[in-house]
Amino acid sequence: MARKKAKTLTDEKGCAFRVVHLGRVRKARKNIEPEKTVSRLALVFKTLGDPGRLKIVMALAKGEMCVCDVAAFLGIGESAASHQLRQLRNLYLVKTRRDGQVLYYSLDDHHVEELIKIGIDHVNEE
Amino acid sequence: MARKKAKTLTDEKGCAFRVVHLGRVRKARKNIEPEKTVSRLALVFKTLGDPGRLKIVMALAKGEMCVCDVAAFLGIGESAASHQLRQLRNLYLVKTRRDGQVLYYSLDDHHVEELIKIGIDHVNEE
DNA sequence: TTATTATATGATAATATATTCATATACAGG
DNA sequence: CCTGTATATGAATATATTATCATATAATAA
Repeated sequence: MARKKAKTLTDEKGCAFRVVHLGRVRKARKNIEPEKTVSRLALVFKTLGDPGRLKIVMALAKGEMCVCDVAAFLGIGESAASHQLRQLRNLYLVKTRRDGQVLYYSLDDHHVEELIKIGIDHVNEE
Repeated sequence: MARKKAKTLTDEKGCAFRVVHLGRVRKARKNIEPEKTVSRLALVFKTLGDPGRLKIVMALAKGEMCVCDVAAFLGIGESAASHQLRQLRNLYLVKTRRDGQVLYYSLDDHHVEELIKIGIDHVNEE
């Protein structure tokens, strides 16, 4: 049987690559989401991809906590906790509410909980 | 008005932390998923948290591709593509099918697509 | 205003991750 | 079985990320 032979594809910068299925590569390149969407989404996943931050989010799903609560919960310093919380807040994964000197953190929207739920289903499947 | 004053909580290793809401921290510690689940889930998110791997997964959602297709699609070397695909496969995010010399990669289960869909909803919301 | 508590931030050192290069394995055809 | 093609893997370098420390800001009370 005659099998596919490698072809080459040239990208915007003039670099050539061996490809077996030119059509699939072209289609994939055409159908991909905008670079901005992809990079933002990757950042969201990456941010949830640290055990500490993930635990924070899972804990906040049960109720709001302040910075030092989070630090005590994880067993890390308050400065480290603040750094992690800032990352989560930058991506709108958590939001804050101030009561006097204390900043209470909680989940920003329902998407986060859904992501975690589906993720748990995945890892518990095997 | 009398506001909450900081208390201290001591963990298994004897380290003390300042906490404002002792009950919340204890509850969070009790309700957290098993360490194994959390670390696996974090690894899944982290693995999807790289723009290159995320693009691979999004492309495979439209149809299977071989290693050199993936490399051409991303504009990286085939070795690098193989390293990335291995990570995705280790977490059962993608699976392979061999046809002669060519290994075709495709998504392993529906969870991945759901994760990406919800994630896109999140980043497109603001 | 000054002191105190809560949180944030910048710089740095330690750690982790990705790509590259060289090499190794797997398969098909002659 | 020998050659070429497809993919995998190990080691090394380059890059990125985290925690820590010192310091800065914000809010409250005295």
